[in-house]
Amino acid sequence: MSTDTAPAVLTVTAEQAGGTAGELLKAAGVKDSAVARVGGELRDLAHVVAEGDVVEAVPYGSEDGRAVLRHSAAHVLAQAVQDLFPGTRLGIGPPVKDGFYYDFLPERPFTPEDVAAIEKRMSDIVRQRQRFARRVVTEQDAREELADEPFKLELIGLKANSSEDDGSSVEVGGGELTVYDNLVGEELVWKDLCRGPHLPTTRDIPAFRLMRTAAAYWRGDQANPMLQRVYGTAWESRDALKAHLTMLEEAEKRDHRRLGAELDLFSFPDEIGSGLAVFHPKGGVVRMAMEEYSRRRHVEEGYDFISTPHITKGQLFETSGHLEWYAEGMYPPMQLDAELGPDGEVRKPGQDYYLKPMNCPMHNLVFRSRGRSYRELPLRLFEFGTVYRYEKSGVVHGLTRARGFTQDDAHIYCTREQLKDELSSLLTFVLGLLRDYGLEDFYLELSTKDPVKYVGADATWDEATRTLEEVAQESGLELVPDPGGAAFYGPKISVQARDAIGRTWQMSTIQLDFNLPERFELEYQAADGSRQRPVMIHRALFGSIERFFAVLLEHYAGAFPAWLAPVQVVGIPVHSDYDGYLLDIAKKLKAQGIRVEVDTSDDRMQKKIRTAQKAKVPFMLIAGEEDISKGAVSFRYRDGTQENGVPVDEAVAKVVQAAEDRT
RNA sequence: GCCGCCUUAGCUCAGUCGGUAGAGCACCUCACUCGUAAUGAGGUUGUCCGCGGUUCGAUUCCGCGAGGCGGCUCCA
Repeated sequence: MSTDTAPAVLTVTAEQAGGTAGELLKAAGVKDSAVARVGGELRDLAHVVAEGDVVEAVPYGSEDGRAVLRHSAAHVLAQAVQDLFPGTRLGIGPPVKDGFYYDFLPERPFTPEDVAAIEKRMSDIVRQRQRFARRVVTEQDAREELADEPFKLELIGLKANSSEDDGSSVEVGGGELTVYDNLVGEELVWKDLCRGPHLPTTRDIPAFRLMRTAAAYWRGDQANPMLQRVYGTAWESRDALKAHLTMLEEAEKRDHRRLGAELDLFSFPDEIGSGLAVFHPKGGVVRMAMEEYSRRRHVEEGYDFISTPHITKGQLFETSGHLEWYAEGMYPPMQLDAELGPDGEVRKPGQDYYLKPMNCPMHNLVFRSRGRSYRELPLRLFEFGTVYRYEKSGVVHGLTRARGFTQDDAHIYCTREQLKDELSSLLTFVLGLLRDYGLEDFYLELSTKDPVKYVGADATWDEATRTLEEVAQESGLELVPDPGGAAFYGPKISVQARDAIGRTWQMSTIQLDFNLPERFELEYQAADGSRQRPVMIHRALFGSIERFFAVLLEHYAGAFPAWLAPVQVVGIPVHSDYDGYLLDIAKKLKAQGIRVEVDTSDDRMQKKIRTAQKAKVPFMLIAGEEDISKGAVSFRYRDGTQENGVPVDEAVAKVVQAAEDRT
């Protein structure tokens, strides 16, 4: 993505001291530098350097360079908004992944027309070549200058303990308070409390575009007022901007919600409810193929298959603690079996039944159903377990965030001594399985203890975390730390996968649990006859089948590999006289378990090819007089290439082979 | 849940400044029987998301609700 190439590094000589970083870089022939890194800190090009300072160029296309140009673009956005809508109060405006935003408290929400006008005004500001000038101010001065900006005043008050989390550090993060003035000539046209650094002038912003408006809570807190956020994207060149917009278009084209409808895979009927999918025959068969292969692999890896109900009495989730902590994420209970007297008095209290939001408590009951021996461990209990979570209405999103979904869930019970080997083979299994489904590019994330919110002994955490880390490192994959990201009951590794267009998805999670074995009093008898508590590992490889389905659908842009494709082969007769010939071939394919259809409609052949092509069918077998006379077919691939005169048995074998090879 | 936008045929979308609607694709019928991404002609299809209000009259205006989209917050 970024265009980092060894940037120029200079050391300031006595003669150069007193000049600016920009002059220095210019004299050295460096053109591509958004700002300068001086002694490790990012500084404006106007920063005055001292003898001995080490000055490094920061190319526009580097990560830091992009952040700076995006931050400058955010300032231009804020200025444009205040030009057009005087009285609008400023929130914050940091750079973010792929762009920037600025939060506002306007007198009324922005309309799409407003956004177009703001963007146009921004272009004007860019053309004016306004200079970004840094000015150190005292807190007292800052408060006076920004008396009309209540949010900025709040930030000044927070200066001492600003954090990266809420973006406020871009305003007041440095050691001193600074204001950036926008100057046309020497005339002050706008200013903003800002830590900087910035590009030299607005004209130096190479390419930007406003994307959308949305709402956001002030400083990310639900309890705070809702501001209007305007999102933009900005890049080091017009080409880079264009490439980004093209990528977004591509992402939209392969959006699983759109492909799901286009390819007739699944839908979300209003009558059923938000976040609850139905899979149509074509989606159903893909799902079946996914599940079948997963089952086969789990059998090979020594898992035992179990099955548990969708509902349970509330007691189970009291034992597990879910009702205590996550009740608002669960569907409310069904009250059953209460008996009322004639006056409505309770004669017999009822029971609360809940839809399960997780499978683990039930798996624990299977473990606990009889005494367990160390000889049985590791015990690996697997199920495609369907769970229901009452996701808040605003977060439901296609198959990736649904209210009902099926996890490929397993719980592994083992001894502490077995933990390392078990985790190690598990990670190998996970990565291998994901590769079999066509994902290739991974990195790992290690979520470690939240120093405040956790259960279990520190020593246990340390040991387990170290084990996870060792296992992760042995995989050879990049390992990204996620400090404090663990659940309260144990550390975890998650596998992140990059898809065909470079987006990352959290896939599998491997999670240790120090809590549930205690709560369920899980025990096994050890070799010495003592009763021991097993270690518990939660793991889901797909996460949920629905979500994995969506990821694969987007990864492949609907063009599933042959083994997963809902229809693997379409027979296309050149003329209806040849329907029978292809139907016979289809019979042979079906006998080998291939999903095949023959297009016997009275469309023309060209139309049939188009139809099959749009359905993204991997193989087309075309037959006309020429082929039949040779006992052959014309074998067309989804990419448009074709082999003519392929003997029928050979064609069948090719298809069967492709399906078996999972290509 | 919060803010904003949206909801018209199976799909994508026009349209009605308040007088109950249309295109393309899909689907159906007929004709065509054709060699590599759309043969032609004809036809069917709508509680204009639901409920209430205003009105002589509401798909259109207002209110409430449901669902969707984009964010925020959340994601055990």
